[in-house]
Amino acid sequence: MADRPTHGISSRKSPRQARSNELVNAILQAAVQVLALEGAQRFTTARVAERAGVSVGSLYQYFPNKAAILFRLQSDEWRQTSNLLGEVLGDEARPPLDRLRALVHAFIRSECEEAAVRVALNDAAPLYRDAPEAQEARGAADAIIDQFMREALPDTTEAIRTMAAGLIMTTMSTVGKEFSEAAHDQNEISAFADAMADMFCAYLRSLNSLSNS
Amino acid sequence: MADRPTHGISSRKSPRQARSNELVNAILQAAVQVLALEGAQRFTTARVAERAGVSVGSLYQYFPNKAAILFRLQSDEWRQTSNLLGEVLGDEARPPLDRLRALVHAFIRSECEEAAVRVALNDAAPLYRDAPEAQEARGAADAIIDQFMREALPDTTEAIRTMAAGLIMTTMSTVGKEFSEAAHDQNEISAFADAMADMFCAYLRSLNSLSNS
Amino acid sequence: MADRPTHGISSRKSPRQARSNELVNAILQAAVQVLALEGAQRFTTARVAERAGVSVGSLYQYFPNKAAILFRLQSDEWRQTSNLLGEVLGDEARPPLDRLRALVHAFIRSECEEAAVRVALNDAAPLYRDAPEAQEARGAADAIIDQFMREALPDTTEAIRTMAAGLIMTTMSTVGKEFSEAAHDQNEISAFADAMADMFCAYLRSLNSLSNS
Amino acid sequence: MADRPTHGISSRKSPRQARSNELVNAILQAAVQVLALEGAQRFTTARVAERAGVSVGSLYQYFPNKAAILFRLQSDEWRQTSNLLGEVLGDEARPPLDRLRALVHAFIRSECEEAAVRVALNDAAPLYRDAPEAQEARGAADAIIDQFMREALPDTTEAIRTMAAGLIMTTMSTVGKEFSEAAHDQNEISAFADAMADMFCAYLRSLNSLSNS
DNA sequence: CATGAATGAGCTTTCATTCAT
DNA sequence: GATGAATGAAAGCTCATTCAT
Repeated sequence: MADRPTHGISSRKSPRQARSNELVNAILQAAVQVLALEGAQRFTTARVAERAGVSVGSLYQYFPNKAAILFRLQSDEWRQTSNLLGEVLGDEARPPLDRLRALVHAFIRSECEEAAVRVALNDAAPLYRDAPEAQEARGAADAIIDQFMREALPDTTEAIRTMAAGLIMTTMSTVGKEFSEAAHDQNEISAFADAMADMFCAYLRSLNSLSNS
Repeated sequence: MADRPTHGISSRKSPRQARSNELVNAILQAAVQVLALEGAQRFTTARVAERAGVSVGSLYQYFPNKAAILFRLQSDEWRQTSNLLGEVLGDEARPPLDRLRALVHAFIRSECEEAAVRVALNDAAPLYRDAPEAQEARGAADAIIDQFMREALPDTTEAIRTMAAGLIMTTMSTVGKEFSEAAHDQNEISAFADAMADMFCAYLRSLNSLSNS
Repeated sequence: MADRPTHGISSRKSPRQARSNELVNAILQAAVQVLALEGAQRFTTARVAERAGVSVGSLYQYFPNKAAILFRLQSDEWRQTSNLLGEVLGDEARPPLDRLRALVHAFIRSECEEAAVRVALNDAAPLYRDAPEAQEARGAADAIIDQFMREALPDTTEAIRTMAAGLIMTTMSTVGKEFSEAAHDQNEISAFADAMADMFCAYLRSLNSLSNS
Repeated sequence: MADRPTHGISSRKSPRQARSNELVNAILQAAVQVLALEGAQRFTTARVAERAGVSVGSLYQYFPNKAAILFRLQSDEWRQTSNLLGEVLGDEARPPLDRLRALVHAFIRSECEEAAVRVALNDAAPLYRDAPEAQEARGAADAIIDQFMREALPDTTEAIRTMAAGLIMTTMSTVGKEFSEAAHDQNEISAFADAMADMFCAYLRSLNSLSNS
């Protein structure tokens, strides 16, 4: 969620940037807390600033408006998900359906963490959904998915592959969100992920056998 | 969407009730229009009242607060969906998977009608979601689904049936909503519904063959 | 400045309109006071509402925004000036130049009354100047002026008449405003108005003798 | 508009002063641009500093507050006008009324250049108008005008001369400002200046013939 | 001297709900 | 029952000025 550097070396920023980054992070963390504790309805710039221990003015020095904060949180989540996709689906050593099952498990699990924030962030979607950046940000993971689907559905037409990819990803994402809205223990999470993976695998197998017959 | 009477006989209400019903309907229709035309953000009691040709005071005579109007709209949708489930899934003359496919088609199609309202209503969900009535209302269709699943999965354990039922219904509902947020023509809608039905059928078939082996 | 009734009979308004009118007047009077006492800089909706003994919400029920209040004040002034023009310039019994002198006196005198408000209103002009209504409102007096100029300059071309009309009116208006910004006693006011009238009369006489030679 | 040096000799300033002057000029030019491009409403110290390529802190080193920048711009304009007065009215070789006509033309023309800045500067007048320096600055041109009026009105009383001087100068200044607020081409400008000059000349001639009769 | 991050009071506007008529 | 004027808290955002670095 935070602004993880990841890069080993050359992470040293000038004091100015470092300070700025700290503040941005403080604001983002405060935003997460406000979302989790107060909900989207009560997510106000004043509350975020107060929780971040910062003046409203400072907040507006780093984010042009309220929507930008929310969008940033969402972006970070999308990036996180993209990374997950890359790591799990890209592991060509494992059979495709195994990777898909692993992805579903990892995704559902991560959705269930910080569920309150995610629900609230979802509630606030109308505020940032129409931003132009929101459109492009989403497409980052497409290449990974496309490559995976070629492995999983080697013989189908592109149209079928694209449709299946969209359906599976949308299902995982929206159903995962819905599922995470209620509280669940680890066993329930695991069972639910297995069921979803079962569905996806059955679907992909059926598409394969269709094109092989 | 409106408050369809349905009642064959015994529709005779006192003039007072009739008037009341008219007003409630006027308000609900106005609410739908405000949602569609202005969005959840600008959905205000004043705007609804004005569009309904009614004073705010009257509005508050029939609905305790803004959330109640939204909740009522949502309830009507749920009831509509329940009816659809009953009609389509309950037709025991057809093979279960055929009925499921028909349901998916009908549902996706209906989701794509009045998409603007549905999106806006969804955006407003935080306002009515926590209402106590919201919890119970949802369960209306459970019996129908349960009965259907018994036919579709005759030999599986109850746990598996329940999980599959939930998964399929949640998928249809949430993925349908997501799909309806973008504009689609009839061909796209049909193709998408087919793909989703394919997935469900493959899943159910796999569960059946599992328990038969 | 206020919403003078003037009308002898049939002034009875419905209680609703009467109440509404009272409030509008209260707000306008409060606005005048805030302008006079605090200046354009500190002219805020909150201050106006407070001084009017009204909530901000009520203020916004009668005026769509802050600019509308200012524009209304300005309009009232324009209407007042139009009336003055009609009364003084339209008196065809007197020689044209006498009427012009009388107008200048009356105008300068009225400008010097409530000078503080006028200055402040002028300072606030950027806030309402661009309103589309502001353009049309101004033209109300044009017909009166045109008619007068035809009497004062019977033999000149229309181009010259139009130019002279614009120049004289603009001068009276802007120079009057400038003059009223400093405090003046009645003698100074009268002397200044005489000088301005002298200038206008000399100008008009010279145009007439030009076209008669 | 800028801080023209003019200095023939003795322009050698210490490096510090030179640097300081550069900065002040950069700020003033930036201020002009901000006024012209954004208007008085959006004239902020931050915007001026950014456009000047200077930090806000530096800006505040050279100007005690926002008003001081505006006042400086206005002063420069006044000085410019004073120079114009001196050059045009002081040319004793030409008949007085010729000089006056020339002045009017030059003044109106200059008002119409950079009209956007002038309008914006005028809008911002409330911010600097009350500064104590503003009062004295204005009087610079008085001597020139007085001398000119003695030539133009050789036989009138001082009271009449003073009144006429004030009236003419105020008219030229305020009517010129008003005129410049709308766009005009060269022909319109010239015709308007001629009309104004006609008015002034007719006025002065009438005053002369009055005192000669 | 230069910087520009930080401040926080202050602004305009909206809206759910009430209640006197 | 019906009305809609009145309320006022609350929101998002700006900006002149300061001061630690």
